[in-house]
Amino acid sequence: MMELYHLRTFVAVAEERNLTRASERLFTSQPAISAHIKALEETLGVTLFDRTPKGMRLTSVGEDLLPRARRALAAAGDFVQHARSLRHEITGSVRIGLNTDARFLRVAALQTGLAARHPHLDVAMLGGTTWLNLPALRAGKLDAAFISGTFSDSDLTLHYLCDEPLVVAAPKAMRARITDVDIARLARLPWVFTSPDCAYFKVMHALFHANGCEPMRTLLADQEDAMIELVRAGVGLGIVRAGVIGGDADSAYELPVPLPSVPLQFAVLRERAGDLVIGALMEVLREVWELEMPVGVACEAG
Amino acid sequence: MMELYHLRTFVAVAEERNLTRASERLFTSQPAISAHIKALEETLGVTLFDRTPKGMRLTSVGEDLLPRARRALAAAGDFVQHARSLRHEITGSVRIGLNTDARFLRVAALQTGLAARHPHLDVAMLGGTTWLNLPALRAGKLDAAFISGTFSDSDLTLHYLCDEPLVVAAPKAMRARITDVDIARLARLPWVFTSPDCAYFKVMHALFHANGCEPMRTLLADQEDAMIELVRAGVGLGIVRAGVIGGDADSAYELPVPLPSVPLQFAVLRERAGDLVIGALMEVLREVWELEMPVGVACEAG
DNA sequence: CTGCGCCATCGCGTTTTCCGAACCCACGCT
DNA sequence: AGCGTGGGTTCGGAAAACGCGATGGCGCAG
Repeated sequence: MMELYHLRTFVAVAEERNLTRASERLFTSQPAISAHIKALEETLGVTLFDRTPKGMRLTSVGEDLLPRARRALAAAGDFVQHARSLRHEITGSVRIGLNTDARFLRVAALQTGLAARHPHLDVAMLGGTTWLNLPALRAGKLDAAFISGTFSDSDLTLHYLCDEPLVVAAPKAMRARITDVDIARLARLPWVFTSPDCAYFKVMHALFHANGCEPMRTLLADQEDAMIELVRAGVGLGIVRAGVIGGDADSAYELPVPLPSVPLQFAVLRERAGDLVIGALMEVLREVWELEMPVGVACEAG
Repeated sequence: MMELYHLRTFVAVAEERNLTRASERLFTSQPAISAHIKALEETLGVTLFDRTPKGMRLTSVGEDLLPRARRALAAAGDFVQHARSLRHEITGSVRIGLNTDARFLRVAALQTGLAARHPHLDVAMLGGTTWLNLPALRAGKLDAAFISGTFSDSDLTLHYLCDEPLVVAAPKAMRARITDVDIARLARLPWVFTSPDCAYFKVMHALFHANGCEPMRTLLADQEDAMIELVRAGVGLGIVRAGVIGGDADSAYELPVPLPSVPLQFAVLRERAGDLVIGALMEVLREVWELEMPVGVACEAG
């Protein structure tokens, strides 16, 4: 079976017209070169060179074949060259856990930024919630995740992205029963709860606790869009990010209850902070969210 | 060093997405395939496949490299395919000895015919004389030769081409001394001789011998064009082919002495009559000289 | 939890490859 | 004429590469 070294030898001999020089060029011995040519001629069934006392002279069929041998070698060279150029590219895959509305998280910009800079990085954006993402991150099912709220967890490095201002959303159908924004009165209306682990839950809890009352619980929704739909449908009041509801056409509206903000953060496992893939991810994330400070983790050279 | 079998294995595995199937396709074992991929990845410094429990899945860099691998294989395939197509072509070289004027021998037509049918046959037309060509033929310095005259030599096969009508050429400067064409009178004029081996010499010798006289010898010319020039220069009379001299502008003219013709023949060594190269040569020669009979030597299949 | 399909690894035998030495041949020099 | 030089080829043994069967680990389905 013909191999590349046959072709390499063929063009070397054709160019040097001398086995010894060709063997020096190829860092091997002269009998080896002779054997290559012999084997090549045998497998092709063709005589490539005339053996003269002055050296090797291409026959006309050798002359005819030489450019094709060069082409084949060039194609093979192009293959390895391209491979080498890909060698130090960021490669592999990242799975990013989302915790809320994809547009708010600017995942489109993140995706395009990653694709442009690192075309060989497979990116997966997986929907979820803050409290689904955290264990998934620790279990290695996610490489990074958006989370809402603050946590003191030495396993994770958190990157603050922005504050999420919250509001109380109410269905317009309940407007008749909401005469003012007295907290105790609101507590007697039905509420759509979030998971008790959710930062929003803590905000809600703090609101009522400060006023010495407990809200009425209807049901639980751990996805923001589910929550919004339930409020719109008139099931009850809920806490959502400011700006996601409202307007004349919407069947829900924001109540002017002052609420604290919750920080949106980006979490990665601390032990993976030096990872090249994570580094690339963070770099693009910083651009997308216009964060000034580069995270103080040096990339290790590959 | 990367070799073609690495690439062959690469595309086979990429297409089968399964080492075992790829190994069957390539008529080898699964561990061998595994090693090929491993070695290729190592020399390139990139990961080509994701190893999954369901098989081998191309990474995105593998995906990127695959078409280039295909191109390289295609180029190598083109090389061997072209070589194989050249496999049964007539190849090598023929050295043909000329014995007289190239135009008369139709060497241009012979050359173009050979070049058109057998582009990889190196043709050499070597000037000479009949009596230089014959020993060169036997010594293997020529593969074929034009000769004038007949010979009984069992080593050679001769192919009759045509008759060469001969004439006596005389310089116009001697016209005053040539009152008639009486042979005995002509014998007393100076003559340019040919080599004693030459057929022309025999013709001349026979001419005078029949008339019981000897021509006067000036010098010897064994090339026809030299002979003609000497005659034109007024050195003496000579025997040349009819039609090569004459006309108002020429300083030589033909004497009306009746002379026998000499056959022009094409000689090859009998032991080489079955040679493919000689066969190809004879075939074209027959066309050029419009010989009807194919020479009764069957070509042996290669 | 057992069986199946997949890939990676490990020795071992065999084939290929390579090398140095010796050889043949043509040419040029003495 | 003899001989040295430079070219390619051939030869035998050592070394490397290669391929194979067996084995192992792993995920998944029944």
